[in-house]
Amino acid sequence: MVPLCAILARMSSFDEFDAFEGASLSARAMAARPMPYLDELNPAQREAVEQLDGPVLMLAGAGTGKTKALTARIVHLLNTGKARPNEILAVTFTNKAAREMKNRVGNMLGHQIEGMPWLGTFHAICVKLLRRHAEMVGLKSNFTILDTDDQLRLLKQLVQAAGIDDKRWPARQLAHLIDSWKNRALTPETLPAADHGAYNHRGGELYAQYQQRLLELNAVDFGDLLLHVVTIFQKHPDVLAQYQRWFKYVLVDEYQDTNVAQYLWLRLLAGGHKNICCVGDDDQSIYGWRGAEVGNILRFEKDFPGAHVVRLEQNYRSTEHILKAASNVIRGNEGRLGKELWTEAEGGEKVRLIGHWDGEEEARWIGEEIEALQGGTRGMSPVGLDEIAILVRASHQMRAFEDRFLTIGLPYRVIGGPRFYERMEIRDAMAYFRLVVSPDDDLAFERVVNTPKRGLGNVAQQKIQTCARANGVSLVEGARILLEEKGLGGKGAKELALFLDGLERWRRQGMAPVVEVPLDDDAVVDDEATVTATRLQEGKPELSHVELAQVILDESGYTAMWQNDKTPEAPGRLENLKELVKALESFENLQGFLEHVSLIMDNESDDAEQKVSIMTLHAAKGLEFPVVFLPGWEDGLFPSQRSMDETGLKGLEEERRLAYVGITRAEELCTISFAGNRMVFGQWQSQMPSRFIDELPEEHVEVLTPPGLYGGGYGAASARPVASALEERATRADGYNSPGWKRMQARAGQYGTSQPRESKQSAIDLQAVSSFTVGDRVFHQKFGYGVITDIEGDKLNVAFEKAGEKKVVARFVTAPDDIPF
DNA sequence: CTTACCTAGATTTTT
DNA sequence: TCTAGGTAAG
Repeated sequence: MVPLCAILARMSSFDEFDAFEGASLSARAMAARPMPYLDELNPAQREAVEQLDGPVLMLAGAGTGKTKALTARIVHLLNTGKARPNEILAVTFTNKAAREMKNRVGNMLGHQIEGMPWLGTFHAICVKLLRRHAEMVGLKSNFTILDTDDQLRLLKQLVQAAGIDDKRWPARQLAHLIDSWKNRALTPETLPAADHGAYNHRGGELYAQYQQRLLELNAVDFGDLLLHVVTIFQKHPDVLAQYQRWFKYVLVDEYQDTNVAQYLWLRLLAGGHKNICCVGDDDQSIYGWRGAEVGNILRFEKDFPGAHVVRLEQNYRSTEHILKAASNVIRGNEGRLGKELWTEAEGGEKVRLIGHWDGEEEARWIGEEIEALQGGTRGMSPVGLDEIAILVRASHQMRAFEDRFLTIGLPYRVIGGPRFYERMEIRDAMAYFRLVVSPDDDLAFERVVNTPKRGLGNVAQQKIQTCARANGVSLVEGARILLEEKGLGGKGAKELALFLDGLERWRRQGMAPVVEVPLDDDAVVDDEATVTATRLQEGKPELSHVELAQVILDESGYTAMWQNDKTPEAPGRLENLKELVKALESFENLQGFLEHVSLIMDNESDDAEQKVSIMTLHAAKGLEFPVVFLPGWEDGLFPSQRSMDETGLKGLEEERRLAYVGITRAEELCTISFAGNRMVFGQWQSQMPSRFIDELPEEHVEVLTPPGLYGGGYGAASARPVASALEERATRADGYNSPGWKRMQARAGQYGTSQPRESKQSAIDLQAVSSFTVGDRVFHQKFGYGVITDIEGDKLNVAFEKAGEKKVVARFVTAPDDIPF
């Protein structure tokens, strides 16, 4: 019989290369077509699009139509017949960016493009390449991609085996080291002597062991995806040459974010024809801490002599005030390629600056501002909540806003946080799937053998480990042997047997049996004799992979575990599991799902309700909003003290770029704020306004001064010896005379902003309230279960079991019975 | 093996 | 202040 894997291998082999044979005729026909997309470009964009051959660096400032130019370039390559869709290598960092580019190319062409198989993230493309050539680095083509959790567990084992005290030398630290080595494309063999000595003189040694162990497990981590491919290219010039020839044009998005490994990868691939177009903005390089090298983009002209450099500087996003403010801040950085954004649009609001007494006050003020904006203010038409974003430096800053918005009933959404597939329940579920598909996945076994609790704790797991190692088999097999030898007793033994039986059964149910089928269906009817002629074929499995997934989760007790869990997160987790099962539908089988999912699942919630977005500055890169709030501009917080401590000036400059990214997210209204006092790690601290505030150009900034700041008494801020005029004004209350304050007063009269306004839904809210009485048990999405202690209008006082006494808006709680499971 | 307490540590996180 | 991870008691 033909093994399934062989069929699969044939199916996936070089399919993209074989497609589009004989496309040159149609390509020529296409070349004759008009090119309307060029007319929509400004001169700089057009130059970047039309310069098809040779190295091109497209320096694209924020909001200058970078994606438009990039997609137009792809379309132009296709339209002029320079390359077929499958001969273009277009790399992005995120799936979102890849998806968007695919869509926009399709839209621009006027039809969905069938084959842009090489438009994707670095990692997705590397997976594809590595599956083809896995054997060259000692892997099998069906290798698994480990998440950071598995990676850490593996490292912990190695650290322990090496007899290292993991309290003094945390495995986390080693994980970080290895990661940074992989970012720099260093293998254990090429690791410099200086790095070898890291991690208690054992770094290099443990790195080698880790890589060895990964090969044994037929697994890779994220860093390996690039590293292995680079290794293959370096060690097999023939393979490299093949790809160099195949990829006629290379395009790279967000080039400023590439690390050394990605840089090498690109240089290898574009090394022949040098038809490489890198798009990026050195001023938006904010991932240095993750191994990104701004140097890559700064060095481009040296790396590719004769490179064509195009600057996109016309901004279509923001008002002049906003652009000038951003420009003035970023000017403080050394060694920029140099770029200044300009706009044709005139007028608009100045950037607003406001100081507050403390973080709570800041959150309250922003909440009120948002409510005022909703009603329409400052000559602006009413602003929808979707058009408003709050961008913070660190995620812990979000809490103040969440708390406040929950109290006043302002809908918000937090963007970022753990990605979908990083969530505990998703990883657990996937580990179950992995274990069913490949029983020798030891890491998956370790993850779920005692989840839910099966009475198999440390001792039992140790026994399984020992037994498996003694017999040189996987943990699943080791566990089976252990049971046979009666090496385990009591409840644990029973549960383990149940678990192993389950695995066995699920595998059977999901596997396609091999069945005999008649060789020729038609012949059966008229000729009895031919019935004997049969062949072997994959039959239908007992359960579809979607059904199987559900069965696995249910029968393993995993679903029940969360159903019985009373923490506030449990319903959400069950919801996520449902979604995971649903996501399976778009895959052929479990294997296919597992091979891809770790790279493509992202958590985009498509809820239609209008909400204010809260996210980190990092998460905001690439996004834009009409109204942006930038709170927490205080030295130590932003720029972050840690960043400056760790990397000094380099760190400060990256923080400054972050400030630049933040300001340039705003289209119409940008409000920067800081607080004089802030709770840091549970301690009140006096804060100094951020040094970046000194760098804002006064003529483009309007200083608002809130109520409550009477002259002195302004802790650290006034104690600072030298304060800029701006800072001074924002900090010290020349108060009720400032134009901003006057306008706020005027507005307060008009819309009543000084008093929190009654929410628009108050009629509905009161209805909601009527269904509750003091003493009712209720459930809240964020705080969990609690009992109502008091009711005032549409606000409830609830004593939450976990979160303590809180005042919440009635429509945010439900009776416990209404919780969707 | 599980649960309850204690203590240390605490950015940013495209894949 | 909050949380994760480790230890000690049940």
